[in-house]
Amino acid sequence: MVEILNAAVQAMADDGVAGMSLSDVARRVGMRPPSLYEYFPNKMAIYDAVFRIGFEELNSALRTAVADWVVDPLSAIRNGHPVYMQWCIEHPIHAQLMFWRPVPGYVPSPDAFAPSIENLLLVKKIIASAVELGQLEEGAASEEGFGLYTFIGSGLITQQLANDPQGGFPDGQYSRHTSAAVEMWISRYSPDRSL
Amino acid sequence: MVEILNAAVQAMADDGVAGMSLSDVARRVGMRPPSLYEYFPNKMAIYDAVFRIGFEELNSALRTAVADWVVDPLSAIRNGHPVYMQWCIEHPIHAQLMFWRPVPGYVPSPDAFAPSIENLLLVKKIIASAVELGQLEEGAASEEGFGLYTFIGSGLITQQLANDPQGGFPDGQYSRHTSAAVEMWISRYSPDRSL
DNA sequence: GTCTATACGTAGATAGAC
DNA sequence: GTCTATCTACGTATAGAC
Repeated sequence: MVEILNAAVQAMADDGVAGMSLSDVARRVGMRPPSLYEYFPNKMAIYDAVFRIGFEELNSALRTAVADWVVDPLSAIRNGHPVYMQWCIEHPIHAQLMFWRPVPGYVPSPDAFAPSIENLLLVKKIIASAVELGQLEEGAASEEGFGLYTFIGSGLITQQLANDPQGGFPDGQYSRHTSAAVEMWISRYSPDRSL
Repeated sequence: MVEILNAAVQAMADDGVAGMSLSDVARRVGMRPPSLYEYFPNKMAIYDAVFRIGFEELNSALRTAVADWVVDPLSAIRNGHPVYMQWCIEHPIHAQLMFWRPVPGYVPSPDAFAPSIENLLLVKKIIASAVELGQLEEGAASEEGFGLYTFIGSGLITQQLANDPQGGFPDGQYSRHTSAAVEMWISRYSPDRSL
């Protein structure tokens, strides 16, 4: 089960996310293709498992990094963002599946989508909390503020994965600007911009 | 030739960029698959043509929008960015091919890459010019400044295409924040931040 | 649970007639 | 230039033996 998923991710790394084939996965785990159907009902179920597990692991990494967000949400944002970036850049296959739509015909199931929504809600709560504590202006918690926050994340990941896939974190040609990107967002909604 | 490319883009829209098949394209133009080989040596050449033409058209739209960048580069940035966004969101298939890597095994040829580089250079020149005229601080023309500029663009496009593909420009769930995103970047490098 | 055998479809590409 | 015919390969998936 776990070995099959690991092999599938490896196969996607070699042939592209959409290029993964069951024969290839079976070969990697030392099985014949039909045996895979004991573990997954069809090919899309493998994508779905990778998608769901990706968000679960990302959420887990995030929650650890922002454990004390209740007392200092702004620091949680500063700490959490690089963790988010690092996870995505170190799991480029999961990230492609989670943030792009690279596989024709694959749509995440509601079940797989749940942790993705959980992820969004956590970020929203942290931002709202930073506003309540006066660490950020009200605009940060608006639709615009949240939108701008997600842009810098997805933009950074997209650029790094598409244009410098070999560069990792934190030294990649794009990922090295992670902090600068968060600070740009924070300073836009900072109540003490004159300092 | 042109009809074939249009049909190919339509096919990609229906079945995913990576899911386009020559049989489908041939059917759409009323031909048999072998006839396509009179126009393109293989399937990847079709992707390459779409990639190259995409950047050519985007560059053309951009150049028109920023025609007077020499006299007022900051306004050119403000005017050019929405044009860039609009073109990408109205040409989602081209944009996916240009900014993501959705097709296993397809790598843009140097020939197709040329207009992409031209695009980057134009943006860099405009930003550098804004710095020279004192419209932006020096940091805007640094690697960081340019990196942050590209993030907000690719992030916005990525979010809009992946999560709200039906929403267009300028009313899409994400694209509606185009101006706010540029202003966030501009204000970070604005010499008169106290105003 | 894993296998062999196979169904069934489709893909990209080429040969060669017209 | 466009076609028919075909090659070769691979894909997902299922039936049924062990």
